[in-house]
Amino acid sequence: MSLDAEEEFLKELNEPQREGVINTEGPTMIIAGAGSGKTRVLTYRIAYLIKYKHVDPFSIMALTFTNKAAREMRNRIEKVVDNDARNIWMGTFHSVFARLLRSEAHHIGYPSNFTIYDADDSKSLIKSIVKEQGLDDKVYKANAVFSRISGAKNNLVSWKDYINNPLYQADDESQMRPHIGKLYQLYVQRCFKADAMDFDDLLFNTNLLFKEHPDVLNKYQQRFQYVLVDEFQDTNISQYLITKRLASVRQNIAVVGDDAQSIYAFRGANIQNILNFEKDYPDLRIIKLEQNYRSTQNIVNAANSVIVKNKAQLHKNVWTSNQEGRLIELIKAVSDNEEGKLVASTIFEQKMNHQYHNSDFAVLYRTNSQSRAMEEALRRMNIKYKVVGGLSFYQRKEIKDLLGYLRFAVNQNDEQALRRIINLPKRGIGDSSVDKIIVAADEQGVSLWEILENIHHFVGGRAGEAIKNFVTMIKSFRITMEKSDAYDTAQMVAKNSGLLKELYEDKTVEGLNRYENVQELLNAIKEFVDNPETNDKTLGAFLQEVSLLTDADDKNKELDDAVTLMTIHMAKGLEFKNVFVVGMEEDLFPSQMMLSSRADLEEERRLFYVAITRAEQHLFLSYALNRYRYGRLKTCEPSRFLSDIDTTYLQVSKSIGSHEPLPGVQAQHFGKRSLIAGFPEQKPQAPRHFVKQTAHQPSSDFKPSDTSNLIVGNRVEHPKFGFGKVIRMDVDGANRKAIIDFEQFGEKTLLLSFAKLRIVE
DNA sequence: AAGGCGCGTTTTTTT
DNA sequence: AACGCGCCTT
Repeated sequence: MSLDAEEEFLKELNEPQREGVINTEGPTMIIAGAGSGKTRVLTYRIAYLIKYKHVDPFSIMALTFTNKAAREMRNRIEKVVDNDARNIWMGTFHSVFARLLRSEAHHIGYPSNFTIYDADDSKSLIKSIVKEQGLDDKVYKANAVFSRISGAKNNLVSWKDYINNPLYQADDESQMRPHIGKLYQLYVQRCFKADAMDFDDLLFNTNLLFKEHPDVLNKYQQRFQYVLVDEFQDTNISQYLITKRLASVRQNIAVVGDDAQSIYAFRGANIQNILNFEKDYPDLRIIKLEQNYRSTQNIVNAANSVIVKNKAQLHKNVWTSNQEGRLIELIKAVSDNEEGKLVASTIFEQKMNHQYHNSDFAVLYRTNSQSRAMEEALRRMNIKYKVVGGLSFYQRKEIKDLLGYLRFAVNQNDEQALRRIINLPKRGIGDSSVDKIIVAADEQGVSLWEILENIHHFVGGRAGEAIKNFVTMIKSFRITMEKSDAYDTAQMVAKNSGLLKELYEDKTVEGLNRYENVQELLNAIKEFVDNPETNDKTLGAFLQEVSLLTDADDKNKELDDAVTLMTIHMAKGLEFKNVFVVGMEEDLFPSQMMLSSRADLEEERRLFYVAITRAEQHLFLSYALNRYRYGRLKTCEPSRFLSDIDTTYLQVSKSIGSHEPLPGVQAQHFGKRSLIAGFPEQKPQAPRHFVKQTAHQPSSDFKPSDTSNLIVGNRVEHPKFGFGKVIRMDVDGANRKAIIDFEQFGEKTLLLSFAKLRIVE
């Protein structure tokens, strides 16, 4: 080993980066500001381990947040080390531990061909459990129940712990949902019976495995001598504990993250992990990366001026020696559609004046639904774009249908897959027959498949006959599967199930599309099988990969020169020369949901920080004065986040925006709006309609009244807004509305179908 | 069992 | 506006 070569290797790094690379032993935490070369440190660290510390790639585990990040890192490492980086265990927490569980799950009672339930599977399972329990599905909404269960699992609270924990119980009772614990238990048992794990189970069960089988844990502790974690700020307790257990012998754990970019608390991510880390590893080496290489001074400074408004943060001083750059531009539009037009025309201008490519632009928004207006405008101007996220390929019905068949061929206990495919295409097996099967399996204490194989005992007549044929068909799939690879099996299944035929006969535009999509899925399977890096070419291996795939992983989308449209969450870890952050309006960003349900303004602000710091050269912020939301046109106020930005870094774009009233919008709004014309010179004012968490404690005898006879003049109480008086009633299509003047919050329009009102007099 | 119609609900972010 | 669910009819 030549020392010169090593110096050569390290010469591209600044001092703290270098520290982060060469101190390979012992616990290390790298706090990396936005754009400070965090991924670079991680890749160099791994390459350095292999090349200069002669560590076997086989004993390195690197955990990333997305599959894409893992792929990129692997490519970069391969460029540096000639040694093949293929043996590094690198991927998302979910994919890495799914892989581990495939070989070890038998210790905890799961077979190795277990299915992975996606969020849709989980929710529909919850729906059926709620129904079976005779509970009200309006009270026990699948989303709410699921997120409660998910939260518990991410905190490593088992269903038994949950039921025995008075805090959880009290919480649920105060929400009028005392049976969530029971539902949690039934849900877990049903998943287990179906040989299925949901996303959270992959982590929960890994923890369980490590806890209950020290010998297994020990095996992996010996193997993985170096553990690295990217995006540490977005890990949850469950993930943290896995890494802690794995690294507890060697203590060679390196985590990289930025507390200012923690945006997944809603999914259980916990900044507390960063603090715990210091406690868990007393001799921790902390390295701070503070020099930003990505953005202009104006952008870095503006971002700093935003993030200091947060109280909860570690001290950090992000700076840059890049040039000052242009001011951030604020674009105001009259409507969401006009916002789209302005963004599109600005992109056009920038391209003309500065020789940019389409791929130098990104449009970031808070919610997926905002992409529509943007797409339309870009299409009109003939600017190529791609939407990342939203409805992904693998969420399409026809794709899930075929995958359902494949899943069931692999695992006959997969209840959700069975429900999806048993009568598809229609073969005369209705819901009542399916229910009979499930009840029978439950009563007999056997698997669904055993009932299906002996169906003549349970369902007779035409349906029974149809089921018999179905079973024969599935058996033929299994025989093919055992002697063929994933592609041949999938093709045979697509043909013999009748799915392909049904789609082929549908000559509508959508039908044609669907047919092509299925063909595309088959192509993807072919690609999977043909890929020389695929060791395991079975159907099961393909399904596992697919179930953990995200839309950001779609390779087809990386080729073209196109403007990128995506949510800010999806933009994490990416950078673009020009960035538009659109929809900078109160209630949209920061999201109304976030504020009223979780009261976490700071997480929203960190999200804004992430958005700003994606930009390398030029940042544009835009808002619309009117926007279609929930199918209605609504007037909006500019986001409070705009006034967080120090105005020295900001300029209002020359009065772009037509300021013509929209059809159907009363002119009165624009009178008020003209106040904002001078924004941001005007002092920021306290937002008026912001519902604080401490808003109102409903009276102890609060009981919602029947609002069908609500009249003008009634005095009412609302559990959140307090007392008020009905000043107007309105009918809008199917909805009855009441305009109520609340003592604390002023006028509000309530949809009576949603409003919980107590009529006081 | 299957398909149609009308009503009611829902819109935050994702592995 | 878009979707899903339940009920009703065939």
